[in-house]
Amino acid sequence: MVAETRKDADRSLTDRAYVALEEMICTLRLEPGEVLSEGALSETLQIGRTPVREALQRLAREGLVTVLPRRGVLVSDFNVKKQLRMLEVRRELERLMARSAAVRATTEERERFVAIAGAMQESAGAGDDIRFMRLDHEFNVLVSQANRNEFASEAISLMAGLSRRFWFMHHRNAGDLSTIARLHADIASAIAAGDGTAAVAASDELLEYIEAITRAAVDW
Amino acid sequence: MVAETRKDADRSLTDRAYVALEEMICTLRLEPGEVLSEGALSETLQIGRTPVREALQRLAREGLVTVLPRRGVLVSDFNVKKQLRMLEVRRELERLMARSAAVRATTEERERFVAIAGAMQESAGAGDDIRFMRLDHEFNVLVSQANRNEFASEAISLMAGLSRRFWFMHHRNAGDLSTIARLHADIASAIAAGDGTAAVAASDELLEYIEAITRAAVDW
DNA sequence: ACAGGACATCTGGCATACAATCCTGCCGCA
DNA sequence: TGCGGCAGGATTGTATGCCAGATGTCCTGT
Repeated sequence: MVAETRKDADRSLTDRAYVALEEMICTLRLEPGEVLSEGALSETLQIGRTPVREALQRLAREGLVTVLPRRGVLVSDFNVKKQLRMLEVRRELERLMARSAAVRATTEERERFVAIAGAMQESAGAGDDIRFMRLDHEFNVLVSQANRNEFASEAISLMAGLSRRFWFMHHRNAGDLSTIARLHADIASAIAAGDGTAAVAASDELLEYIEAITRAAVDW
Repeated sequence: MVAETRKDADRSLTDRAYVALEEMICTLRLEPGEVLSEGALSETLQIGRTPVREALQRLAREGLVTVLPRRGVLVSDFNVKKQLRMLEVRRELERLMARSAAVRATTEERERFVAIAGAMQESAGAGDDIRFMRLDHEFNVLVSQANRNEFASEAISLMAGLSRRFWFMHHRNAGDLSTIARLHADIASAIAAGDGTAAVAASDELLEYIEAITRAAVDW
């Protein structure tokens, strides 16, 4: 794969630090409640403090960390109520994006939606949650692109990190993969077919389900 | 006014640089298309490059500037289509916030909504657009607070800058102040009354009007 | 006259040094 | 023994220096 040199040369150190830290936080290698310092992270990542600091500011804006002035940076704790507030907003944005994508997607994008819908069902049937997570990511990127509205994409990217972390924590105990895969596939199919109304309905269904899972997470 | 020492001591230099630059861009003292440099701005503002740089990154995320690596920072150009895409998203978020605020506002907040509604009608009657702009700002802050959803507030703050600049450019030629004031007052009143349905309807009306103004701006 | 390239210059990316502030723990005193 | 204050360390906030990359210009060769 030629494009795989991205990790080395492509982006700025700030971007690399951001990606690395987001990964560490969303996969819980940095635990919620943990207090970090710019200096320590700089040494860990072998990147200067400036890029690390800039990455942390991005993460702070996404709610993954909180900077305590002169004290350190705190990895944000979990908070189901907060997750629910986030889903309130995500619901509206996802609905908008689904509707727009159904109308505005190119032929190529629609083909990819079809492919993703099929692959998701497959991966769910096989219980392959790793593959599903990759497809989910591809799906999100595709929707962000096909809805042709950078503001919607940007707004939802603010919430992507918290969503990812929640999913990582709970996807093993939470609702079954086949249901989630079907709900995603429904959206993809509706978008591919250009049926905005159906896409909106499917999007609402998915968020309803995610909300139910989130509410259930209170008990764990 | 005691709280007016904020300008001096309150916030970090990064915040001050951000506020100053946002002001300069939204009031067109920095013209769209202009290319700046961190160094020059640093000298102008009498603030080091680091805070200026961090402020510019925030502005970049809000779409007010674009950083051209190794070339400078470009003050974003105007673009009606882009504004319309932004309004697509704002419409959904404002609607959500209006509904939530109608349900969740405290008694004190509702009183302030009533006061703002009255003051807006007054200022429109007197043709006092400066006062109206202040009230509009207070209104937005109040909605952001009363809707009790930091994600919605944050998402919409991404679009505040572009909206402000557009309004600054066109408010003299665009739709009359009394209509805009009435539409705002309708939202405020509905929220104060706790009528979510009416608040949503009023919010939609306002955004419809703003969209019409924006479309009309094509011709200028 | 024009094309092409070398170079001077300006820019942001990044590292690093310094300053201000906050916590912690110790020591002295009542 | 308890409390208050002070000192030291740790952390972010801010300034600045260095470097690589991009751009425009001017000189040279044809």
